[in-house]
Amino acid sequence: MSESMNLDSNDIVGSLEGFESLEHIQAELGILDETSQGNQGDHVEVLELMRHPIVDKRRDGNVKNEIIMEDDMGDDDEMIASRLEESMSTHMMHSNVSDIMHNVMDMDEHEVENERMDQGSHDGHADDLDQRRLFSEGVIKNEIIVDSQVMTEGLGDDDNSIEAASIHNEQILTDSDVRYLDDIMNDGVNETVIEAAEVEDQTAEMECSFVTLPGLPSLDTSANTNEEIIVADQNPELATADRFLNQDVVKTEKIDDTPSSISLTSFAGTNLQPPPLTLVSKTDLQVQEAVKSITSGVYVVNSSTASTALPSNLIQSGGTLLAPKDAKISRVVTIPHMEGNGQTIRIVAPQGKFNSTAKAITLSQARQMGLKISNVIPGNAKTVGSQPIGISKLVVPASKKTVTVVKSPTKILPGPPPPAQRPQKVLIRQANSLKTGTLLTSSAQSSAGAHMIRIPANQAIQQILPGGSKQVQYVKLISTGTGSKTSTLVPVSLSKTIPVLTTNMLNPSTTFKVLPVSTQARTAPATQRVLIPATSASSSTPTQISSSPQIVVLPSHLLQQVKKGDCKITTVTPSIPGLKPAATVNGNRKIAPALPPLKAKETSPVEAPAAPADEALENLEPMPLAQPVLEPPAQLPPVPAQLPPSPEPPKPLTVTSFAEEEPGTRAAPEADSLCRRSSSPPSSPSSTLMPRQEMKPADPRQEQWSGDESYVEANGIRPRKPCNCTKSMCLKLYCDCFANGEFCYQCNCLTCFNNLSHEEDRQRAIKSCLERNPTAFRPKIGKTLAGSEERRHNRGCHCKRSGCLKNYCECYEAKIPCSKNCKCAGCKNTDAYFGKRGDDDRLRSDKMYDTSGHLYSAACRNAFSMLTPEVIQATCMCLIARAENFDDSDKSEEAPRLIIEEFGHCLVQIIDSLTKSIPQDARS
DNA sequence: GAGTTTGAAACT
DNA sequence: CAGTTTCAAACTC
Repeated sequence: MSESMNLDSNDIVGSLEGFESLEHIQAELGILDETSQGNQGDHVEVLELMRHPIVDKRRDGNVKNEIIMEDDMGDDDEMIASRLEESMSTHMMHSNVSDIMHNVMDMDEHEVENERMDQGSHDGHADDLDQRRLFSEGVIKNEIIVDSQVMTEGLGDDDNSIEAASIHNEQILTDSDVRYLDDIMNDGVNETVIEAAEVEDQTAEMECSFVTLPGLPSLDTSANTNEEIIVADQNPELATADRFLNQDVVKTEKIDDTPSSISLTSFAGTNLQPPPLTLVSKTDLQVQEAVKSITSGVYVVNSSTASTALPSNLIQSGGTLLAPKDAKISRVVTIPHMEGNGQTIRIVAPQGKFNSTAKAITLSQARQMGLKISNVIPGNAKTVGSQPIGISKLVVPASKKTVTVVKSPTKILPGPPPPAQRPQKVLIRQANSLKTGTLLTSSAQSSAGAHMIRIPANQAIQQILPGGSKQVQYVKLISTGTGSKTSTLVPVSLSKTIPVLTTNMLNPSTTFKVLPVSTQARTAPATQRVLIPATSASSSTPTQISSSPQIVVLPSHLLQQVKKGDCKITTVTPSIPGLKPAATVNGNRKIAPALPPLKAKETSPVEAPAAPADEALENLEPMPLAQPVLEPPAQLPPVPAQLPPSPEPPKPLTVTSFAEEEPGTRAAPEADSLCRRSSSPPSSPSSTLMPRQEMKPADPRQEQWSGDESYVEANGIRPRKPCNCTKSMCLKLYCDCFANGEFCYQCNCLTCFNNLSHEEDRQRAIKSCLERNPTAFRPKIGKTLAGSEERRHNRGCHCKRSGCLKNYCECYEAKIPCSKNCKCAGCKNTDAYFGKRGDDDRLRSDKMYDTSGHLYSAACRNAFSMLTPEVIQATCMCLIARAENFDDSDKSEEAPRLIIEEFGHCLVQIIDSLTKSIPQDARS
């Protein structure tokens, strides 16, 4: 039952099963002569209703002829009954089952009673007579009227799930009814239960071209089609028939729950006659064709052709489809398993029109098909009960080529930033071609004033991008102008417009050559390269609160140019209210100070006088930003004098050695690692140099998280614990990643929206969280007093059963005693007890120890925490960038030295950033 | 690995 | 604000 019980009486419930058997029995009983093929679905519906546990209770045989009274019902039962009643009473439609029941009711009541008496221990598996008798037992005090307007659809893990049904008034289903119907079903094909997903009545429109699904020749939008489409997957190669057939469950979505819906429930309360339902037979070639089409990722059943049936294997797998026979009604079926991480867009018919088609496509498919999606209602626009399932519904008239996007009513868009702050962007546009070597011309300034470089973002771009990832990739833009040839690494998300840190080499008239760039930055000579953080900002909502790009590492030669004013480096100023725009240097924008780790603000052992940027931050509500590993100083770090270019290569430093060489030199906040209930590694402020999810190793989860909380990698970093969210889409505070302000990366979550691909949803979720609790993203663990080393849980725990001695308790998990903030019951996590905690606790503590058991200093720990893989990768990319600048003649002689020198610069930047992030008085 | 317990977050 | 539900992590078997 579970989720399915959230459905209301108008929900569509659909099922298909036992049809052949039903036919057989009908024929033998001779009471269904008038049964038309088109009505058979109604029978099945009723049969399906009987599968409900309410009915099952009496299927046991222990209770004969029992009338289900409300008093006997559990809550769920009552609800179902209520729904049955609602639905049934609404529509007294003519149906076969109704006829059946009427026929039965015509039987002599005494005869029925006698048969009841005789029945005894009838086991319910009977010959025809028994079946008839059983059926007769089903005489019900009132009519059973199948609401043929209710199609049954469902989703469930067990075969007894049922989602909606109808019982008319005191409609009572006796066990014999159940058995009879159950017998029929048992004789039939395998049962499939589908869940009807409740769809919020939330209408959005999208600008789109009408979709022609690839590989779907029958989808003629002008045709009077009754199509059901299963968009198997946004990943075509995964959309195989096998995959579909292996689905345990097929989720059939209700088209709409409003009168404008084209679902059968649209007939409710109207004079319209719902179309008869048609069950499919096993012989229809069209179905077979449809099955074939599964391999192309789309499954279509044109149900206007009657008597089509799914192959048994498909039925077995859950591929049940019901469709009206003659009505011009379409429905959309999506397979939840195949929705992957993508959103599903459903394009359904307009209000009151039944000759429209309904289609479901994934967001990525929509994009691939040329839909311009300016705004998408968040994935939770569609919910099952209160549980969002990550599907957006977009309703467009089938005939309308383009419509205007209607913004989510809750979306509050701050005004655009002043022109001086507007980021330069790479606008990813759908286009037909982008091949290696494509020349791109940065357009004139857009209407918004931002420089735009239009890069087609379709499959072609994937082709040129190594790995074909759908995530952000890097494209190298090489200026081909008359000036010095420059190049820029541009993170290209196929679904986003990404603000780009750019230099003056990206002047509006420059033509760029697109070259594929792997993370190894393997191609093309370049004289300059800027590592561009793949930030999460989106141009479609340019003023939304967006993650600030954190410029982590710049190649030293570029830094030198910056210093000399040769190179203008700018960045996207976070358009967060209250954050002051970065000052300018030499008339150019300097690198904006990155947001410091949010948690450091509250958890620094000593609060340093706030720097200007910090002041700005003070005005900010902490936002779950992908946090920087490094904090670029307010001023560009000078090319360090301590690392002059030396003919003698400096001593190679490893990241680890770096961390170990500096212990005790810098204090650093440590409590930030304890801010979440998860005993996750020091919640290392994650770099936004690259979104986490773009750096996936072969088996990242296992690589990154060993499951041992005490595990610390060689570089001193404890791997971040992946989340396992399944229902929250990682957009609620349940998700530790989200709550920590991080993107999910290498997690095990399902339907994760906590990533760049769903930045708008993410920002919306952030906003929602902040509306509920303005301090939602503030660290839970803080100091009791300014300057105090004592950490306390700011909110306190509310444990009741654990005695605050298990990791359920956030205080205990953070290795701090409960405080007055706590409202726990039976707390044993007191100061006194806390002092007695043994060595085992030390191992589980977030404190870090070297191999000798020596406790690393806070500074050292902080250094560890900052040396995330992102930083390391950024460093490596700088080195690669540097190496690519060599002339051939350099490579033999100067290359090693220059690379090492570059490495030194990187380290200096890291150290410098670290230094500036630590209060002065904490460095001693 | 499945099922249960727990408490924070979300919801009503 | 309190009570309930949902959720994901912690825990147990």
